[in-house]
Amino acid sequence: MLQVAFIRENKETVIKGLEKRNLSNANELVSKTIAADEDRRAIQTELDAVLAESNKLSKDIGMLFKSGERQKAELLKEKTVQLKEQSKVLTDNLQNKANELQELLYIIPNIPNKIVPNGKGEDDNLTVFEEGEIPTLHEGALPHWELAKKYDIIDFELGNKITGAGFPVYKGKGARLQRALINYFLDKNTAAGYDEVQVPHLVNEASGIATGQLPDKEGQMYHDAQDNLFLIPTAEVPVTNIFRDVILKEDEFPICKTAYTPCFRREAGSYGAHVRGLNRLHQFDKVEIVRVEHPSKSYEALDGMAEHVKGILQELKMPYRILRLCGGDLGFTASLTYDFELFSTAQDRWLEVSSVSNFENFQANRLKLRFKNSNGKSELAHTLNGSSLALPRVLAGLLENCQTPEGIKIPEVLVPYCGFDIIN
RNA sequence: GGAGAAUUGGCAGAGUGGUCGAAUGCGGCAGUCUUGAAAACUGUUGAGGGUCACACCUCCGGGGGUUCGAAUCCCUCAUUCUCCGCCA
Repeated sequence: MLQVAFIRENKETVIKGLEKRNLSNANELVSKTIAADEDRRAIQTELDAVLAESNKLSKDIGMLFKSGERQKAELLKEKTVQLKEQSKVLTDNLQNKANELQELLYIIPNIPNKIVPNGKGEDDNLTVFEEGEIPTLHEGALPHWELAKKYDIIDFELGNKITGAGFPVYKGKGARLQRALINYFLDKNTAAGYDEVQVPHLVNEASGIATGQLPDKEGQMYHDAQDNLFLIPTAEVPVTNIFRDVILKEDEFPICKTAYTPCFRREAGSYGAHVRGLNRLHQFDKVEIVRVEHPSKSYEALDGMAEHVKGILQELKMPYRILRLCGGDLGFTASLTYDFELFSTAQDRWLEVSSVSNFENFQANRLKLRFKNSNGKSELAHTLNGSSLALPRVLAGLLENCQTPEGIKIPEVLVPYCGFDIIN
């Protein structure tokens, strides 16, 4: 959520930013917001004056009662009736206006960074880096879902029976490989200074609002209506919410957290051939990194996170590329995002395995995550997060890229974690 | 799941209807003293809105109510603790 004061003072910048996201009604949206804010403040001022008057009268009444001047007190009491009426009306107006403003603020996405390329969708993303050799597969190489079946390491049908589509069962070496990847990622992250946390997999409404999943994207989350809790779509939600309503000291920066969690996504409306196998699931594992930074350091931190993810993909010896997302493809809360895509050779396509973003103070504003700056004033912090990494697609790429006629050769760094070097 | 108690500023803890945004202690910050530090002393020290700055307004777990007036009374929800039940 953008700060109202920021919108008020940077109207043109905000409109331009929203237009970069191809919002057709940017001007209207911003103008409405500024108008609502003005109205809200006008009503607030009016209400404050009435309340001040009413507070003063109440104090006087108290004094009169104390000094035994009942009659005078009763007279004053009558005067308060009218003020009460007024304040009630004004409070209602204020509430309505505040709600109207809040709703507008909720639907305004973050302003893209200057270097975000223009564009409508994924075709307009900018490839900023590419590395790794695409392996030449042997005759009869298979896509990962066939390999999963061949070696009996992932059972999609069994998942269908137990739960439904998109909930695979990992078996034997498949399960072990998955666990190895999780441990490997966590170890890499902690070695880089990220503090490991284990967090709840269900979150309340306030948490969902603070990180921006609610109120508008609730259809993407599984919801337990009985307790009004949501299954997390990413560890970003519980981990970032550690810092909700927190005021940090400046010397606490940088804050670096990592967490492994399963992620649950309804993925409503995305079915078809491209979601086959592990490409898109309702439940998947992910290791996440989250940072809270001083505003002046957040882009440096973003680069650091990207370098870190790069390091992992290099060690796995996977062919990958890094994209800078264009305005049209940028997530609601992000100012700048780098997507990491791993090449899945047997499918001949790129798979997104990580997304690293700087949210600047957009999330912090909803979180009320602040720090005391050098002037002793409260200022919003910057939040960032990234995947390091999303498991299923790494697994998919690994199975496909590392397949040989003898079996699937486990990348060297993973062997100590797996306890085997080939799946056959 | 049942019964009872509690929830106050960074922490501890007073405050049961009127001048309480809230005593006191600790902690933090600044100053005096000191070569420096400690101790002692003095001052200061919550958040948000609003204003050029003041004034002023809101917030004592969340929400609602009673009252001219609520941290204080009532309702409700959440959380914590104790006892009982159940349980990995």
